[in-house]
Amino acid sequence: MALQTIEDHSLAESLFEVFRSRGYEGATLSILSEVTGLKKSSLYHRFPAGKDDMVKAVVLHVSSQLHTQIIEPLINSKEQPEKKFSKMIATVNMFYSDGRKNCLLNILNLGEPKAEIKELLNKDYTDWLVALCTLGEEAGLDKKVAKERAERFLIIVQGALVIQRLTNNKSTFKKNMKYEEKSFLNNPHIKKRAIAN
Amino acid sequence: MALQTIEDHSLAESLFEVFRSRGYEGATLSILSEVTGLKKSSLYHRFPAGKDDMVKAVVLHVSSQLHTQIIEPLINSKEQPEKKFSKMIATVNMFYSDGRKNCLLNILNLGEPKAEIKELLNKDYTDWLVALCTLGEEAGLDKKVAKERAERFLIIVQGALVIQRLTNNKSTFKKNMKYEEKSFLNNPHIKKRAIAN
DNA sequence: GTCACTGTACCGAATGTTCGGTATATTAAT
DNA sequence: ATTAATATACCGAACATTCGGTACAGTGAC
Repeated sequence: MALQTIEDHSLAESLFEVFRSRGYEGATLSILSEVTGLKKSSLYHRFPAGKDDMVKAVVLHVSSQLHTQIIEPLINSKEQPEKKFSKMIATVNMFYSDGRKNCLLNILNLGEPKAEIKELLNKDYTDWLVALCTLGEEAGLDKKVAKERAERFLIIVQGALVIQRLTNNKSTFKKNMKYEEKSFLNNPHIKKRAIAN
Repeated sequence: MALQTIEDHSLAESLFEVFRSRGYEGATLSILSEVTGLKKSSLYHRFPAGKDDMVKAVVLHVSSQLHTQIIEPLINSKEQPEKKFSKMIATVNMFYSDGRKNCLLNILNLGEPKAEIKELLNKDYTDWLVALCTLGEEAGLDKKVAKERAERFLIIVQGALVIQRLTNNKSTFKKNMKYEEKSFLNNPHIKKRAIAN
C-alpha cells in the first residue's frame, strides 16, 4: 500500500469527534474536510460511498474501542468483579471526557438513521449489556437482578450525558458514575458487604 | 385577526412533531411545509425570522405544556404526594408516547444549539427539577435526598428514551417509569410506608 | 377597497458528489 | 540501475440538488 498522509486510525478519530458532537446532518463535508486535513475529493477516495461510508467507519472504529477497552476487560480479566467494574467506570469517564462529550449511540440514532448503522449501534449496546450481566452474575447477583441493573446502568450513562449537556454542570456524569460504582454490584439478597472505594 | 387556515396551536404541534423526531438540521423547510400544510412563504409570514422562530415557538409551546400538565399539578394540587407523582408519570408516558417519541431537551441541545434555545431548554429542566424537589420534601424527604432523586429521575427519563430508541424495546420507558413511581418517594430515614400502586 | 394571508416563482449559498488530472510510490522488465 | 507501467493518494473545479429565504401577485373575509 502506498503512503497515506493521514493514517486510517487518526482519520477515524477525527471523523469520530465531528460526528459525535454534531450528528449525521450536522457533520458537513466541509467540516469533515477541515478537521481531517483531507480535501473533500480525497475523503471520497478513502470513503467511496461518501458520508455513509464515513459514519460506518466511525461506528466500527468506536465499536472496536468499546470491545477492547470496555467489554473484554470486563469478561476476560481474572480480577475481582468490583475491581473490574471500577476500572470500567474509569474508562467510561475517559471515553466521554467526564460527560463533556456525546455518545454515538444517542446522536447517530436520532432522526432517520440508516438501518445498517442502527443495527451496528444496537449490537454495541447489546454486547455491553451482556458483558455487564455476566459481571453481575459473576459477582453473585441473581440473573434477573443483574440484567435489571445492567439495563439501568446504561440508561444512567445515556441520561447523565443528556442532562450534563443540558445543564453544563461538569460533575453530573462523574457523580452518577461514582454512584453506580458503589451500588452496581451490591447484593440485596446476601448480607451487604464492603465495596471497593 | 383574520381567519387562519391553520390554528396557532395545531401549527405548533405539527412543527413540534418534526423537530422532536428529526432535530434542528433534519427539520427542513420542505418537510415543515409539507407537514403543516403551509407553503414556505406562509411559514415565513407566521415566523418572520424563519426556522429559528419556529424552533423557539415550538420550545415555548412545549414549555407551556410542561408547566400546565406536569409542573403545576405537581406543586399546586392538594392531593397526596404519591398520588400526584403517579399522575405525573401517567402524563409523562403520554407525552413521550410510552417512550416512542424523543425529548426536545435532548435532540435540540445536540450539535451547536442557539444560546437562546439552550437557555429555554435549561430553564424547563430546572423548573421540572425544582417541582420534583418540592414534591419530595413535601413527602418528607430530606432536602438533599429529594434533590438527588429528582436529578436521577430526570436522568432516567432521558436515558430510557435513548435506550428505547436504540433497542426498539417498546416497554423500556414504561418499565422504568413504573419503577420510579414505586421508589421515588420512598423514605430511607423513616420506616418504609405503603406506596400507592 | 383593505388587509391579513397564501401561493408561485425565484434567488444565492451551501449541500453531497463526481471527474479530470497530478504527484508519488510500487512493481516488472530490461 | 534504468526504464516503463501501474497503482495509490490526493487535489481543484465543477456537478446537480437542496438548503433557507425573498419578491410579488393573487385570494378571500371584512
